[in-house]
Amino acid sequence: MPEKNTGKSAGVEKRPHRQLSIKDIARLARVSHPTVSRALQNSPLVNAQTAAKIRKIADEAGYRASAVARGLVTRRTRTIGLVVTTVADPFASEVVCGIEQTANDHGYSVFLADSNADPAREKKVVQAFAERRVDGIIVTSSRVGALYLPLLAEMMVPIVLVNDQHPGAFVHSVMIENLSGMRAIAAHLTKLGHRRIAYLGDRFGYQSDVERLAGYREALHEAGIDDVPELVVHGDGKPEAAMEAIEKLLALADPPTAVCCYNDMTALGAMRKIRMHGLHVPEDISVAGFDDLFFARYTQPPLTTIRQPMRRMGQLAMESLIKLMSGEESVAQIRVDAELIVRESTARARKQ
Amino acid sequence: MPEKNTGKSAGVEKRPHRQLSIKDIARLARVSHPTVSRALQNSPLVNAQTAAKIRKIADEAGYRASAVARGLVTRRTRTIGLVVTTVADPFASEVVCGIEQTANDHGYSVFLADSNADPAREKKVVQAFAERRVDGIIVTSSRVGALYLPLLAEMMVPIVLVNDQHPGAFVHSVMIENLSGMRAIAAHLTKLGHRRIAYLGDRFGYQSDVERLAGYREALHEAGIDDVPELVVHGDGKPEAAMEAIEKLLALADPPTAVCCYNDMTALGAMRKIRMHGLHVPEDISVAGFDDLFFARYTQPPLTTIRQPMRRMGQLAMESLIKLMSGEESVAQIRVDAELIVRESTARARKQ
DNA sequence: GTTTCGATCGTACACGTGTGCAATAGAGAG
DNA sequence: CTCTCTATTGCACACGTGTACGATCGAAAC
Repeated sequence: MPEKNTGKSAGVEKRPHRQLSIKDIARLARVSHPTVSRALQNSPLVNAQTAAKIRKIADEAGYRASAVARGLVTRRTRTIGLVVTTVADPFASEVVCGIEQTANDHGYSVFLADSNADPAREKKVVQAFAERRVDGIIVTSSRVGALYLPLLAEMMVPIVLVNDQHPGAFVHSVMIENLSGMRAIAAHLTKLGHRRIAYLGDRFGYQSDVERLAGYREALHEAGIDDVPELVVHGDGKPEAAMEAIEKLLALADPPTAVCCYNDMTALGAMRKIRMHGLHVPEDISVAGFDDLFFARYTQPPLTTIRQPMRRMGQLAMESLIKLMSGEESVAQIRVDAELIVRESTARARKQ
Repeated sequence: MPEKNTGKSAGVEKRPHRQLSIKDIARLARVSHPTVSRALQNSPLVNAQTAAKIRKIADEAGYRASAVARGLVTRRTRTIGLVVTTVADPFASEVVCGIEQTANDHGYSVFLADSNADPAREKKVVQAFAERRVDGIIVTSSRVGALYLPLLAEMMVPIVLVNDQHPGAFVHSVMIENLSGMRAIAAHLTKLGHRRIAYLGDRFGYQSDVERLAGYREALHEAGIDDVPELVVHGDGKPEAAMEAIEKLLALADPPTAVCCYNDMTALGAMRKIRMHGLHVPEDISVAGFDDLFFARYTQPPLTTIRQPMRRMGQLAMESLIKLMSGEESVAQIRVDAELIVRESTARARKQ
C-alpha cells in the first residue's frame, strides 16, 4: 500500500518546501485532479459523496489552491489595483478602508500603491498593475488622472475614480456633492449674520475646488452678498499651505469674520494661524471645514464641517468596479450627498 | 511573407481581448520565445544585438510580461501581504506608506488587508494571502499576533511584525523604544516641577502599554515620586475611551497636574474632555502624547509628544522582510529610537 | 436481450513564462 | 582539412489549475 511517497523523484527539495498541489490531494483521495478541482468548486458534475470526501481530505491536509495558477488559466486574477496619492492622508485612508472591506467581502484582493503625487511613480505602479494582470483599477484623488488614459487603453481593464480632479476624462467615478455641500456651509454662515466670508481653497483648477468655490458663491449671492475677490485665496489642501494663505486674509484692512476652508486639513492650519495671531475661534472669526475627518470633533473648538461618507464612497467605488469587471453596466457618475455638521467653530457674527 | 496572422485558430475571441504574450513578441522578432524571455531578463546567453532588437520590439508593442505566469514557474510572486488592524488610523497608514514605498522600490507589490481587529477576518485575509502565494507577510499593531503562529507554520513564509502587542511570539519585529520614550516624557514633566503625574494608557496587557507604563514609573522613581495607583488609568488608544478614562482622574480629590497619554489619539480625547470641564491646557493641567501624528503640531495648544519615525519603521520592516525572503538572516528585534518633541501642551507646574 | 441516456470520472489539453539541455554555427588550433 | 571550443539559439519540458471532450457504467426503456 503506497503511502504519501510519491515515487516521482528522489531529488533534493528546492528551498521553498513545495506547497502541496491539487495533484497531491488527488492522490490522497484516489481520484484524478480534475475531480478535485470540480469538487472544490462545488461543481454538480461530481458525486456528492466523493466531493464531500475530497473536501474533507483537502481541508485536513491544509490545502490552499494556488490563486496564481488559477489566474493563469482563468485569465481573471480577482485582484484589483488601488492607487492613491498617499495613504498617509486621513481622507484617502478612510476611502481605502471602505474599498478593501468590500473587495475582501467579494473575494477580491487589492494591490495598494502609493504614487506620492509623483507622475513617474504613478506610471510605474500602473505598469506593475498591468504585469500583475489586475482585473480592475481604482484611483483616488489623483492629480494626474489624464495620465491614465493611454494606460487604460493598453490594459483593457475597467477603472473607477474617486474624487478625481479632472472632470470628464473618465466615465466612471464617485464623488461628493461638492457644490451643495459648500453652499450649505456658506449659507449656515450667512444665517449667522456673517457678511464678510472668505474662501480658503485648494490649488486653483482642481474640480472639487472649483465646485466648492461655486457653492460658496451661490450661497453668498442668495444672501445678497457680492463677490469680493480679495476674500478668495488658495492653499493646497494641507495645513502648512493654509497657514500661509490665511495670512493674506488676516492682513486685510477689513478682515473676514468667517472663512470656509476647502477641507478639514486646511481648517486645521487656518485655526492654528488664527490662534498665533492672538485671535479666537469662533469669537473673532468663524472657521468651517469639509470632510469631517476623525479629528474634527476634537479640535479646540470642535469643527463645523461637511461630512463626507468616505468609507461608503470607497464601498460604492468598489461595487461599481465589480459590476464593470463582471461585464455589467454601472452608473457612470455616482454622486453622494454631503451632510452639514454644526459644531462650535462657527458662531453668530459680532455686531459691527 | 506571413504577417501577424498566426494561423493558429480562427475561433472567436474570448471577452478579455487577449493580452499579447511572449510568443507574440517571439513571432514579431522571428526568434523563439525562450530567446525573448532571456532578452528581457538581460541574460548574457543571448546576443547583444538580438537582445536589443527584441527589447525594442517588445517595447513598441507595449508588451508586459505576465507576473502571474512568471510566479507560477518561478514559485516566487514578488508580492507581500500586509495586514493592518485598520488603515483608517494615522499611525498605521504612515507605516503602510513606508512599507509600500520600499516594497515598490524593490520590485515588490503589496496586498493590503484590513483586519478590523476581527480575528475571524484576520484569519480570512491570511488565508487569502496563502492562496495568493505571497513571498512574505508584514503585520502591524496586531492585537492577535498569536493567531498567526499556526498559519505561519503552514505557509512557510517569513513574517515581520511592527509594534506587535504580544512579545516573544515572533522572532522578527520592529518596535519603538517605548520605555525610554515614555521615561523622557515623564522626566520632562518632573523637571517642570510636576509631582502628581498621571498615566492614561492603552488596554492593560499590551506590550507597548506595559513598556510605556514602566518608563513612566522609572522617571517618577528617579524624581523620588512614589507610585500612586489611582493615577494610572486605561483607555483603548482612541479618543473616545480616553474621554471616559480621564474622568476618573479629574474626579479625584487631588487631581493630577499632568498626564502622560499612551498616544496622541488618547491625548486628543483627554484634551477635549479637560476643556469640557472648563479647565485649560497647560495652565491647569499639562498633557503629553506619544507618536507625533500629523495633527500634533496643530492642536490647541500644540502637543508635546514623542516622535515615532513611522515611515522609517515601515521601511525597516520591509527591508528586513526582503532579507528574509532572500534567505539571508536579519536582525530579529529592531528597536528604533524615540525623540522628545516639546511643544506647548506641557508647562511648569503651578505653585501649590 | 439490446439500446439509450444520464451520471461520473479521467484524458488531454491550455494558460504564459522560465530553464536545462541539445543543436548549430563559427572561430581558432592543430 | 579536421577537431575542439564557445557563443548563440531552439526544443522540450515544468509550474498548478480549469475545462472540453470522451470513456465507462448502471439504470431505464424497448
